[in-house]
Amino acid sequence: MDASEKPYHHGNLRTALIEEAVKLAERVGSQGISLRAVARAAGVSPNAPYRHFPNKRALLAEVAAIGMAEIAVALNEVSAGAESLPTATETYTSFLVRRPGYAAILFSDELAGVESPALNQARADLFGAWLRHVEPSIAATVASPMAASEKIVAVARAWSAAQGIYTLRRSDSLHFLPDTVRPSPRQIGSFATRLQA
Amino acid sequence: MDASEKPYHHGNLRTALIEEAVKLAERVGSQGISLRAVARAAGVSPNAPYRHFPNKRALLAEVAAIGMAEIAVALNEVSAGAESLPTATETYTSFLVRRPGYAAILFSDELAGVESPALNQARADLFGAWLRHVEPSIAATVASPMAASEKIVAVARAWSAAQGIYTLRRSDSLHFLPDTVRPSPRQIGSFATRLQA
DNA sequence: CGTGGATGTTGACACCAGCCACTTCAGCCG
DNA sequence: CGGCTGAAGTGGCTGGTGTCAACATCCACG
Repeated sequence: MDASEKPYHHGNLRTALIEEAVKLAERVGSQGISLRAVARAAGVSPNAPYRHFPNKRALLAEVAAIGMAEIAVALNEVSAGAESLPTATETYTSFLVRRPGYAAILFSDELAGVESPALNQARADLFGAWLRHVEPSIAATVASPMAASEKIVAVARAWSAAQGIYTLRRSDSLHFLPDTVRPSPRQIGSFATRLQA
Repeated sequence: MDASEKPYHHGNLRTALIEEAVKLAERVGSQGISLRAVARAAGVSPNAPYRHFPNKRALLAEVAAIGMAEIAVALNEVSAGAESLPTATETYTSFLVRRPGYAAILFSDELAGVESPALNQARADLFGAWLRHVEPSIAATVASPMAASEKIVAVARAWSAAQGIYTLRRSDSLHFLPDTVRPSPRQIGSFATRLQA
């Protein structure tokens, strides 16, 4: 039974590190994520992660890429329709609320200015998911057909609005407002619907 | 002339620390702000800051409060008018771009979950500045008079949208889009104007 | 079998936040 | 003027961190 007790080689350390990083972020927030703590959680020495990632940022970038991909999946799962813009915004922000581990990492300070091809690809894919999901909703609310660039602008705006809701919520910048008055994803979503008027 | 060379007491360390923190953040980003580096920049021993701030977070909170106040001032300086919503958004985001030191600290991970009365007050004041600046613009675009809570919701949305633009820009999440298609403050601003349609 | 290369470990260095005891000095009280 | 006191700054220490270099282990392929 303890054949898996303490083998010298972990066997699946790379993915284990990624999972533990998310779980750790869930518990202690983005500040508490230390590479050593992640290694500890994976039951491995402090420097073992360096066999799989060149540095801490690379691990976080990988986690962020996976998180973005999961958001894209969530967006694709929700059925798109004429009212898809509000639901997309809702889906986006509720994912970040439901998965605080990813949320903490995705836009963490440590990742600011990190160049990672995988992360860049994930960002582009996420944008694609927004675009696909939201397109019919945009098309439905506008009279004349939109140019492609207009659609892109609209989607970028929608993502920005959703991101802003979450950021202000996370920093509790609207702490003084009663819940009923704070911007909810759905409100902003329907708000975003009107941008092509 | 070197009477001011190395006096044992700095004389104005508290404000000096705040200034150096901003300058440091400007150069090295939010990750590089160590209390010791700030102390070093102020020409003082690593522990001197603890005479003026209980811990690092308290210093950062103070800086953030000042930054928010400066944004509020900027909002109040711009003349408000019927088109004030786009210009408010522009003012907000351009401040963060122009003052990356404040930007790095204002929504830094380290300040997440920090309870500071001064910071909370600054947040509320900043919201007040948004409200004052943007109110005429909102009133102008709506037919019937708005309830106070509706105005508040509208302002919270506007702030969220502006914040989202900046956050996505900072993380370069829309790196794959040409500049012309990325959401600009002005676009989002006029976008926000329409929410009461 | 044996060995090479991937995977983990140990040790070390420089840095950090925060605690403590100590020193310096300015201003006040006599 | 001279001594005291408390605020401001210093240096030492602990526990923690990211990262590098050298070493140990072990699986897979010859």
